[in-house]
Amino acid sequence: MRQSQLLIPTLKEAPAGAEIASHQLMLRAGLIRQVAAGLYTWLPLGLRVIRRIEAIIREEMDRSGAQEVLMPVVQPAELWQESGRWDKMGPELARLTDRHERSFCLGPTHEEIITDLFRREVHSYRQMPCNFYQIQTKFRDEVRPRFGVMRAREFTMKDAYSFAADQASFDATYREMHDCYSRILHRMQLDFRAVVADTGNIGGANSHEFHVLAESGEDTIAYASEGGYAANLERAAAAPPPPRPAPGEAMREVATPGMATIAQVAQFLEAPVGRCLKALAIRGEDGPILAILRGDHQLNAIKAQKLPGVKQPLEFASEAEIRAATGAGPGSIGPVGAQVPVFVDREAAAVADFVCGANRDGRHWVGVNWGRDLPLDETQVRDLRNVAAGDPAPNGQGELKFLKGIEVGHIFQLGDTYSQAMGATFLDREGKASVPIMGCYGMGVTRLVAAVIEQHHDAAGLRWPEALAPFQVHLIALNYAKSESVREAADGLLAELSAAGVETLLDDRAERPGVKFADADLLGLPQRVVIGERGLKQGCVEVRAGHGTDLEQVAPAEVKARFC
RNA sequence: CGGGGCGUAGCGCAGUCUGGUAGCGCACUUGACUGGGGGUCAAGUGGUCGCAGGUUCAAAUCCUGCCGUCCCGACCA
Repeated sequence: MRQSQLLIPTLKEAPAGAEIASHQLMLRAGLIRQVAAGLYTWLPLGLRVIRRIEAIIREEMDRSGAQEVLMPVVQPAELWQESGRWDKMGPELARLTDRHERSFCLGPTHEEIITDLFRREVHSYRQMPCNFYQIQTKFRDEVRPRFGVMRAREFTMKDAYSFAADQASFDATYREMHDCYSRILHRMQLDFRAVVADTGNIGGANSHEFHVLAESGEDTIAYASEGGYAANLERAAAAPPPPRPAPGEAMREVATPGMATIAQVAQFLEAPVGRCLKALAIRGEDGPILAILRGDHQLNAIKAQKLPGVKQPLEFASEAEIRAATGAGPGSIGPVGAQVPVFVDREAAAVADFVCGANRDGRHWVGVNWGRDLPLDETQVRDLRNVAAGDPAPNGQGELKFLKGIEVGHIFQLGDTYSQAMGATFLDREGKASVPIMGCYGMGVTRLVAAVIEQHHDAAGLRWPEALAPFQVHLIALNYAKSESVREAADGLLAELSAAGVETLLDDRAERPGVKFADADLLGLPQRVVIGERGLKQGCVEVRAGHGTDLEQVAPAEVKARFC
């Protein structure tokens, strides 16, 4: 194609408000333009990249045995009421009413629609396992869209839903999708990790996220320095602590006037922070719930949210609520004699001779021991904390380290959550009605564009992997407007390469060479041919076979062979 | 939703504190020169200063309200 006839509005400067590299470069290279917060128009170059990604995803999904369908963006409320999510979902579910006053939503995901399809159309174990996928527009009214298409409100997602007759069959599909995702990301030349993850409001038992590694990533991944363990920080666990030492001190109450924070208390009492236990008051269905952690540990909100009786979403109790329930302020509360439910992080449960608030302002206990001084039931002990870098890995191999990642895929083991709620059944081998085991598998297509750029750019601009580049070859015709020999050679190469199926972009604009080179570096096509009068006089053009390779002098007639 | 920043030409910004005819660079149009890394000269186009109301002889500038957008915390492909 001719660059003079494509809308590729490049920018010299990054627009204000674009923070991360991919967002800046997508704007500068003319891939996208913003319409409103979290809403984007994809320009010709950007759309071509989307199409490439979709093609790879389709190939690999088809290879894995999934079948492509296309479901509607607008979905009737009734189906969401059946699954229970009409009420469960907050304002991120965009709702609308039609002219007949019927309620609908813009689909943020399609479990309800696909489960409805299954219960209507699939009746026998003989039709299973089956796996349906689509590549389609999703809308989620995100609280905070950000980083361009990285977290947009409207975006393109590949989502797949599998139905299995038994657990073994489901497991096979889940493994296949895990492999399929790995193949897709490998083909895009992405450095990624598959990690154990939390299931969020999709529900189900287990899930794995696929993260593209990038400093700009919004998620933290904890991984074992040896062996294969990797998990989202939300879900990551360290190896269990060693058994609790025997008590060595007597319990006594001490005055800690004005000491509100763990750091202050530890310093005042000259006790290690790790031996001071902090009590966090979480809002529960019937008043505050105490979460006890070591002073040097951080509460994990996802884990805490799963404690019985915790009000959703997780919030901390106010000072007034804490005072009403314990008689003390937030800085002086503790598990000894607490009149509210208490849950103890397993690391905190393994500390002996600890310090904790005395439920009286300005007073703490020291030398406290579980069992001896206060009861500790095993059911109270949970993993409640964020792991820290350097913690022993749960697989017993090395220590935990952290990486930043962009979540581009998430696969879920749904179990029968949706099939049960929506009454989807099939007849099994014995002719009995049975509930299918479901999985769902999401991959963010438009987010992948940004993720690829985060890993594939340099100071000058984009550096597309060959599999994703909007065009394979960039013909840069210097002085195209005036030089007849350049024009002839350039037009000839464009025709020849295009006829051979090589997707080629010819810069035929009446721009000076500097502008063309700068734009070419910004667009970042992997292969480049520079056509200028100087070279043509020697009977050659300059070919760059890929990013970072040297220029070679090649006769125009030989160029095609280099790219086919 | 809480906290903070920003809204002036297509893009990047100055001007706002201290009210007095709206500016700079780039881009765009026309012409000339130039022609292998964002070139030079000349002449131009383009703005209800986010919106509404108020104060004032006079508002981009001061006041009030609203909207948009970006960033930081609770959600997710």
